[in-house]
Amino acid sequence: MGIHTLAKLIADQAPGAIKEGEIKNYFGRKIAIDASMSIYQFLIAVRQNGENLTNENGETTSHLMGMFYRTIRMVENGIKPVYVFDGKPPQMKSKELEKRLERRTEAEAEMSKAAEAGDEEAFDKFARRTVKVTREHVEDCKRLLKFMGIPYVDAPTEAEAQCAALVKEGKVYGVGTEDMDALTFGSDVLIRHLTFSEARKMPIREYTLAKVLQGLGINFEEFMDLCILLGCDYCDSIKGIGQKRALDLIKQYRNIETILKHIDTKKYGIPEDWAFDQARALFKEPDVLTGDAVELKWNEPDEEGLIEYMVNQKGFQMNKQ
DNA sequence: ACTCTGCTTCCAGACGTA
DNA sequence: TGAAGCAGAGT
DNA sequence: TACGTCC
Repeated sequence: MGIHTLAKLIADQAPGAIKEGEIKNYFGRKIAIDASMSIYQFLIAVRQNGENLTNENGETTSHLMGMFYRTIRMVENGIKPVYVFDGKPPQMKSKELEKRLERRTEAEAEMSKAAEAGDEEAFDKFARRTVKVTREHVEDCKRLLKFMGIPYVDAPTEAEAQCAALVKEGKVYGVGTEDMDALTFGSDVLIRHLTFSEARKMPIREYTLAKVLQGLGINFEEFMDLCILLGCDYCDSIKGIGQKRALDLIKQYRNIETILKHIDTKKYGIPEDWAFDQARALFKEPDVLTGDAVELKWNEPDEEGLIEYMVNQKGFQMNKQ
């Protein structure tokens, strides 16, 4: 997921690209957020006795709980969020997705084993690893957002790519995410720890792409190749090449083709049928919606609809305004 | 000495109350 | 799943 | 800040 150790590389090699701040700095700002990633995190985190929260019909409500409160929190701070939902994953990602499916299947077996053994702790641990965002979770959240007056976008493929596209077009200020590949997709601004900065003692960190490039001493094309060398979701990387050597090689040879011409292939095994160029194309020109295809409008919440949905249908208590 | 790998461990939300 | 810290092996 | 609860 994301780009392996990119956050650390930037912190070490281009610290000037990171600005720490507080949520007040984002008053009035439009921020794009990866909705599918958020839902996934809520399903993992919002649990009681090893199970997701559910209403009396047995429907999961963890994702609604998380998204509702997080969105309220942002709006209270003057932030205008726009949620972006994942579309079909690109072909290039299928290997990565297979791996994830395998891990989930494994976790399911471990979970049943733990259940039989009555090992609550192990059950809890493995249950989290079986989490998968379903069509229903997504539809629930879209309904909630409609009632809250918060816009969302259905990305053709990767949500992070669509988020970056919104930034590039000036439709939003930045991407609020933990996933560093928003930078690789060309987002000028990436904001980490946007929502949970006060609860934990994590400061909000804003990464500026221009300053990342300046600090590393490379251009954007070179940066994309650097990210591929570090390790991305779309293809393998070269064993034995980590942060330091990757940056050195890019600075010396400027692109992967030239690196491959000069590198000692006895020392460093190049992956078979290495499709780094296709990964690069994906970062450079991802399938995204642009222009009039995206309309972002923040509306007043439909309070009646919200209450009908959250309280009457989903069984929430009537606490919040 | 430096750099990468692989292993381990801790952790994943947001709220209100005490 | 990642991120951080550590031991160990390769360059 | 730690802890229990939300559904």
